[in-house]
Amino acid sequence: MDSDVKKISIAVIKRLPRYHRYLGELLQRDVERISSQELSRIMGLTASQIRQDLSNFEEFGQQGYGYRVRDLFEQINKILGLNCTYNCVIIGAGNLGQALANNEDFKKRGFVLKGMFDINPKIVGLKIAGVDVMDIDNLKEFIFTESIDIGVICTPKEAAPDIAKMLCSCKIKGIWNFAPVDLKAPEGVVVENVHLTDSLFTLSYRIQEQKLRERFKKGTAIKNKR
Amino acid sequence: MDSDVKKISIAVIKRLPRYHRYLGELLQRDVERISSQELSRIMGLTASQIRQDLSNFEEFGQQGYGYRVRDLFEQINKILGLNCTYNCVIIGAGNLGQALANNEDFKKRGFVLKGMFDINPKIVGLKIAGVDVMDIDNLKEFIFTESIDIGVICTPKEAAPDIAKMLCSCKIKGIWNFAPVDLKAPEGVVVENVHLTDSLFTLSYRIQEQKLRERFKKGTAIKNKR
DNA sequence: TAGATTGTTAATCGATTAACAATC
DNA sequence: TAGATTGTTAATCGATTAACAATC
Repeated sequence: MDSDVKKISIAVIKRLPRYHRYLGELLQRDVERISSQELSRIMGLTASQIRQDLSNFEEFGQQGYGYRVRDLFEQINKILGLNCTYNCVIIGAGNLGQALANNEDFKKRGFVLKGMFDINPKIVGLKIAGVDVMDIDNLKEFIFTESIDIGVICTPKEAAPDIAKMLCSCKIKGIWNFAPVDLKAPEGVVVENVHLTDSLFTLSYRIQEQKLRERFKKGTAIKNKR
Repeated sequence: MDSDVKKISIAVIKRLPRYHRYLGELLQRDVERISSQELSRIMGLTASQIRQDLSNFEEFGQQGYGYRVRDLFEQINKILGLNCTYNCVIIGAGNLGQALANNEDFKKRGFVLKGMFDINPKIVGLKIAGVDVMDIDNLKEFIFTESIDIGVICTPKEAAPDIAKMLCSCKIKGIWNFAPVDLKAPEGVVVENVHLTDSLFTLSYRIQEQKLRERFKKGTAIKNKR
């Protein structure tokens, strides 16, 4: 009747970080309790969905009262695996790699950057965000000696699949991929592909759609029957 | 019977950039035609879904033959609004802002960076990716004189909502937001929130889930009935 | 013509919303 | 106790998959 077995749907999982974020903010503002209704208003969901989502886990709420913000936050924190620490490396120490290395938010949540790797001799040897940039030849050994959990791929797309293969062969736990390819990994290794370009294209789609709508409103639309 | 009216579902829209990406690769490899079945194999979708998705637009395919890769690519390119040029500014010229500024992929697709803005006097005055970093006080005017379409927000989360408001008041068309808040905009302005942190948390969720599964397999799982 | 593959309709599956009994 | 709000069951909605007639 519990956890191990029931598979949480991807739709729910993708909402969890959002709950985490909003609850974190409420916590900072010293809000003690919140009802699904109130939270739904803030987050722009239905109260029903929130209750449905949360009921995937243990019983978090209290009838007639709502949810204790602190408890709920901490439960979701744990569900997301944020009560652990993850040792990370970044492969590809270019602009994006450096940007991620310098992001304090990740460190704060337990993602500890242990090293960075590149092939460019101009970059290798530098220290970025307090961490050495090493030659990629040393990656394999480093993963073992430093017990790396997560590899962040910030290389050009051509290099990414090989890097991913190498990471998997080292039994890394997860890959966070920023190269514009859909990386695959064998069972046991989790991959999260980011695809900034896809996000930008979605934006441009909607801008264009918006333009059409406005033109339509103004009545200047030419019915483009084919 | 056509475009203007029918609303394309968000699920389909989010897949379009992926089609675009895969078709672009096929095009580069000089593949001339592809069937929904073949494409489904490559992309890891069902053939049925591909046909269903594409049938939202014009008739792209040819019965008994499949799809002409070049045609389909160009159609999707157009649907995504990538046959236009967008003038962009980046607000917040820190690490991430700089990384995006230096990304060649965006420029290649018609997203032209016109200027960058910051409040940090140490950064203002620099030139990044061939573009001036200006003081944020000049943002408003710049948007008008340079007909900016898209504002990319790379500021800390505290500054982001005010920046967004300002952009909206300038009648910008779209906002691409990297600050960890869900920005809202009035009708007419399109917002795409990226949330890298959410993506990372999803990864850590799945790593943790994977760990549980493995422990379970090995039979060491303690049934945690409540 | 026969074979292949589309576009589309119908069936299924999953996710969201509504409703309400349980209970704090 | 009365009021509030949960967790859960049932109803609805939307998205994916299957099937197949249309047709290149």
